[in-house]
Amino acid sequence: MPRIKKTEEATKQIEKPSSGIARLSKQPQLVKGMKDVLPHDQLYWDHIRSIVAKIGDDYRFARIDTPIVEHLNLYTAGLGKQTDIVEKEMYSFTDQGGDTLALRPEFTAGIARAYIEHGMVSLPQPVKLYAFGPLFRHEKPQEGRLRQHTQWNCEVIGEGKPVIDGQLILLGYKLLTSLHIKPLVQVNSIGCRSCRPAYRESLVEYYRARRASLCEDCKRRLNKNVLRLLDCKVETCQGLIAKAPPIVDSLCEPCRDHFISVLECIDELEIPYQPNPHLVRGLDYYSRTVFEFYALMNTDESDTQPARMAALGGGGRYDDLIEMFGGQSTPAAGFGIGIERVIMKIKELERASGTKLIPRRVNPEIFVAQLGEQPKRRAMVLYEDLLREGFTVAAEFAKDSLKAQLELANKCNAAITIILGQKELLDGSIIIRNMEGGEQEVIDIKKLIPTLRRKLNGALGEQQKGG
RNA sequence: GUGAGCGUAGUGUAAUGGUUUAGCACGAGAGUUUGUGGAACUCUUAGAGCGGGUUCAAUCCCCGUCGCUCACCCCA
Repeated sequence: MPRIKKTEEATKQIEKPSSGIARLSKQPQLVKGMKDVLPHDQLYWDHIRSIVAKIGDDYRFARIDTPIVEHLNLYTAGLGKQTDIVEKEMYSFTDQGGDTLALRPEFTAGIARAYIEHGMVSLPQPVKLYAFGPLFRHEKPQEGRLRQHTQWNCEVIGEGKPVIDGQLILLGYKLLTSLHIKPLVQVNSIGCRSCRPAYRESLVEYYRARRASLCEDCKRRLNKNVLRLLDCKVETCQGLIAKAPPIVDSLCEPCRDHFISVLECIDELEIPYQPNPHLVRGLDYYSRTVFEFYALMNTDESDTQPARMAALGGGGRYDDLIEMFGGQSTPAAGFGIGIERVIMKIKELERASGTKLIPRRVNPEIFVAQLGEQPKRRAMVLYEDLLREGFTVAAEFAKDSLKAQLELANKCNAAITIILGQKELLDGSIIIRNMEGGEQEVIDIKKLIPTLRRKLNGALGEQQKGG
């Protein structure tokens, strides 16, 4: 890649006038499909990150951070060359050293790589890991479909029992319910290496005979990825899907038992689920259990149909991936949940119910206001003292007028404003103003800390009495 | 990737081929009160995504482009 040239190209856009500053000819613009997370949205992110960390602690999943950049062939080998992600959605490039790299389009391959590379086989099995971070796919953007999105991902490597699948589903369920989203899980089994080929063949046979009535996409898919035919949305194909041989019937005995155990497990945990015989995931590495998380439409309690919005998350078992990467044969399973979509859903619920579902930022207890140059400097020191004493504090030292400062104190909902002016500085006093009632008193500045503490406790006590 | 719709200050919107200095509300800043917030009032702030065409005249019509949205595709 002619990287240097590109840099020159970009530099050309900077107009350099004979005098004054160099200006970009066009205003800088967000890259298509990317999104800024602005300050007013951070509370959602903070909250979700804290829940994710809590779930990690509660279930003994350890956090892992793998790099955003990996070798391209990790994904072409791991996810399958024919998959959409690899075929047309990957951000890949050649770096200055000539390495062919890609921005990660998903987490599992990188985590599997790390498992092998760091000899995690020799850790007590299974190894339970979670990751949280950005993924990149070059799709056509739409609402809830970005080119950079964030996922929370959980993986259990080194154990093939169905309880693991059940526990993973529980974890995803747990995140969603603790955010007040009512999830519905769709589950299926796509068999294993020993039973899937036979099923695939019977499916090909079934569809070959009916090739003429298939849509164009399905004709193409017939040779590449037959399983995908099962989730075609074209009406004429729907009829064929309904009569197609269902995969459950051709599962081998172990796969069948595994699937039943998973269903029994999530049933016992009272996780709402629907078996979906047409659920097929887009990546080649899946085996046996596959599942997706949807949100129920909350408008109607009795409604069990998933909202029309796309899935919030999904995952499954990938018993062959580690071996494909050259490790020992190691069963594994995992899932990912899309954070942007989850936040969209929370906001939708907040709008519908008119209530706030996510804890807001705490209001400052004390606003520090000042008047005059000397008091301003003194107030900055005072601010440090208050922080050290453990108060939550706010101030804007760049403002000079008391009015402006009180407006700010009001806007940020401070309980108390303390005011330090020339007069107070001279006689060693300070004004304490209760923002709710507006009453204020002048006290000896030496008594400030205990007085504030008493007042804030009093306010708290009253609140408790009242509530 | 294919098809369609949309694009007016920071946000939400109004009207319009010339009548307009592009209106209103919220927001932000300053003030009325040169040391006191939540109300009111005054002032200020800031806009047609970009490029081209048609026209005497374009924010408005046409084309292109960029972006967003929707459907398909796929998924988070």
